[in-house]
Amino acid sequence: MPVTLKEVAARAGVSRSAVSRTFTEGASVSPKTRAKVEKAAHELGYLPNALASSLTTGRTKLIGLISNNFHNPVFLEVFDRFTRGLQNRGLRPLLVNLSEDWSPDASLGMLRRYSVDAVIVASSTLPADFAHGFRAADIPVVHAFGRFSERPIVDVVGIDNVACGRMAAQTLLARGYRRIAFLGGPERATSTQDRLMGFLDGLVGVSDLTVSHSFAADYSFEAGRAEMLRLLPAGPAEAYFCGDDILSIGALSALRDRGYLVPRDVGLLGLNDMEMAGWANIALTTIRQPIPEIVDAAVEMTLDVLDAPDRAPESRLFPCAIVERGTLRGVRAS
Amino acid sequence: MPVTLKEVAARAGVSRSAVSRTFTEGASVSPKTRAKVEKAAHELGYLPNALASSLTTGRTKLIGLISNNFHNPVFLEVFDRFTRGLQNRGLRPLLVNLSEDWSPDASLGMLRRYSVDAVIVASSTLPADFAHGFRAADIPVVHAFGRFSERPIVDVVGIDNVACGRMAAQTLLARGYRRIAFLGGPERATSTQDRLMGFLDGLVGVSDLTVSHSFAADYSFEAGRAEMLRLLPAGPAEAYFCGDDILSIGALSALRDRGYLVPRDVGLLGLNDMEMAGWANIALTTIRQPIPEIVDAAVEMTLDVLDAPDRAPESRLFPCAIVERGTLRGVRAS
DNA sequence: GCGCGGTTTGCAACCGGTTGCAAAAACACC
DNA sequence: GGTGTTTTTGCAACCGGTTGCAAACCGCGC
Repeated sequence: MPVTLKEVAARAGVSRSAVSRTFTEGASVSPKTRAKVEKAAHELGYLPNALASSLTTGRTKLIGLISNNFHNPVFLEVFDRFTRGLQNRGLRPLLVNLSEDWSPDASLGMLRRYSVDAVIVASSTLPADFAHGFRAADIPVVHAFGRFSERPIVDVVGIDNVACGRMAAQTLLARGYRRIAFLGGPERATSTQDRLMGFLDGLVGVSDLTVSHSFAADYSFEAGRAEMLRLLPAGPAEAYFCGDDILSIGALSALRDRGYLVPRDVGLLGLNDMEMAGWANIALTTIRQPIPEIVDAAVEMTLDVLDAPDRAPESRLFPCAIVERGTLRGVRAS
Repeated sequence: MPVTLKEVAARAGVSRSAVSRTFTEGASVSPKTRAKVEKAAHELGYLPNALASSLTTGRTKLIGLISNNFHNPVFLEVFDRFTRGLQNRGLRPLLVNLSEDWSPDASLGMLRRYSVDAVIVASSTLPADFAHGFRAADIPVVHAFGRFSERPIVDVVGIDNVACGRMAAQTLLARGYRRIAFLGGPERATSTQDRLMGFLDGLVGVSDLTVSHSFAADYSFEAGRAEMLRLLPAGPAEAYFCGDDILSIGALSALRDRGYLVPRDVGLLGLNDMEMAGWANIALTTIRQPIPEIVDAAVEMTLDVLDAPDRAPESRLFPCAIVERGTLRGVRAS
């Protein structure tokens, strides 16, 4: 039903190749034929079929955008930025929602069938071998919010979660908290493991500490709230480092429900600095993860890998920083 | 580089047609050849190329999912449900983010080039003629959260915004509020217009009312907060009907900042019942829009329109209901 | 007018599949 | 075993483009 190249060729009185060439960058067409073709194309409302051309060029410009974080509001910011970044560079995001009813294998198969040029994984909670299938199928992978590695198997861009954990420990210590805890995301997530490791590492050698940790079922408000409600009957710690802002906000809600004032009774430190963390009725003190930079870098790396599919995978880390708001007490002289 | 049908045919010792037929539903292949083909395909790791087959079948199973609401957290729920609904039915969402740097025309062109089978528009803030281009290009459109019409030009699924406005008016009246206001979304949005219309309609004939209205720049926390901050110096109304939960939450933050207690000093009524509205520190009284039902219906309608592209466009509306929480005072005897 | 070099053009094959059609194979029945 | 019917199969053309190659064209200098 749509207009095809053949029809344009007929109307312009030229060969099909001529039409094809007018629409491909850097092909040899005389100004005269180009004009004829463009006129005919315009009159017929012709647009080249990207899928048909992908058959011969081997490029679809489709990028699989895979995530399993559809309950953490920060990912709306992430998707916003990814979709804009990709489409502004001529790439098309094919969105994949990894959920109970949609396994990694199913996604892999589907993305192979659709010949995506590359895949961006936006998640820190996926099994370590998730990317292997794509590599095996020769589909480049860029892992945003993934785990740093000296010899990464795929491109990774994110933050140094261990360093963040250490920073959290120092932040709490500097404020004189001594009974402290880590309220992490899902235990299997590499981000959780690394943040905990850094956190504990940052506390090594400090005396008179009581340290504990526990994990929320996933990165969501409900999970953070539920975990804090579970912890509270035994009495709260003085301060919690939460593995994600959304967990902090859930925990905050639980604390308020049970009559604890933040930061008077309990301190909370988040991680991400999502938009919501700055809302006046939340005002979360948190460690900022530079999401715009991470997403932009992921898009850049995707473009790079399309240019040079065989270049060695790279890890790019961005620094994090404390954002002071209202859920921790002030720094005190030790 | 990937395995093709031809290679499978060679290895299985059959014709290319035979291979094609084993992978197409309802084609005639003997169990014996099917077995041979499946064996060969499995050994080679063959997966049919969906894009190549789309050339002849005329179906890509790609669905454009278009939105411009990447700052309203409720849309994360919407995307979650859309992506799951589509992928569970064998359709692939090609996500389009309509923003300043990506015009409706650009989206139309891109989606035509990629031969999407249909388009789902998830927004209530798009110009009325947005869908026309798709109709002209023979691409079916399903408009979720769109405006009801007796003779719709495209499929529409959503709520009766006028009725919601009326419901809001009655809700506020029943609680004895008499100085009331509508704090709407962007003025150009049909949803805003209809909610205001219904709101005013619901107040007709009631005496001793002071009614006003104003509009936030878009559906976002910041816009709601900014608009309320702008209004407050002149003194607040007794209660506000906000055009969206996210505006309510922004307004709530502004009110608290300025020392107003909700609902003691000012009442707030939202619309949507997004997940966040139920969070303990927000506890927004709101009108629930049945988002899961709307999204599921939109997916169903998409499937329907693929089956029968020429059937007349349809409007489906879902009922809304008040969800009582903590931002309006109780009902009083009049 | 001719020959030269560089552009531009069309032909035809190809990308990875599908499908109408007629021939071949399988089956049923006598 | 022969006949008629149904099922299965391969051929070849097609879907909407791209591209290597050789022929046609162009402008230029002589």
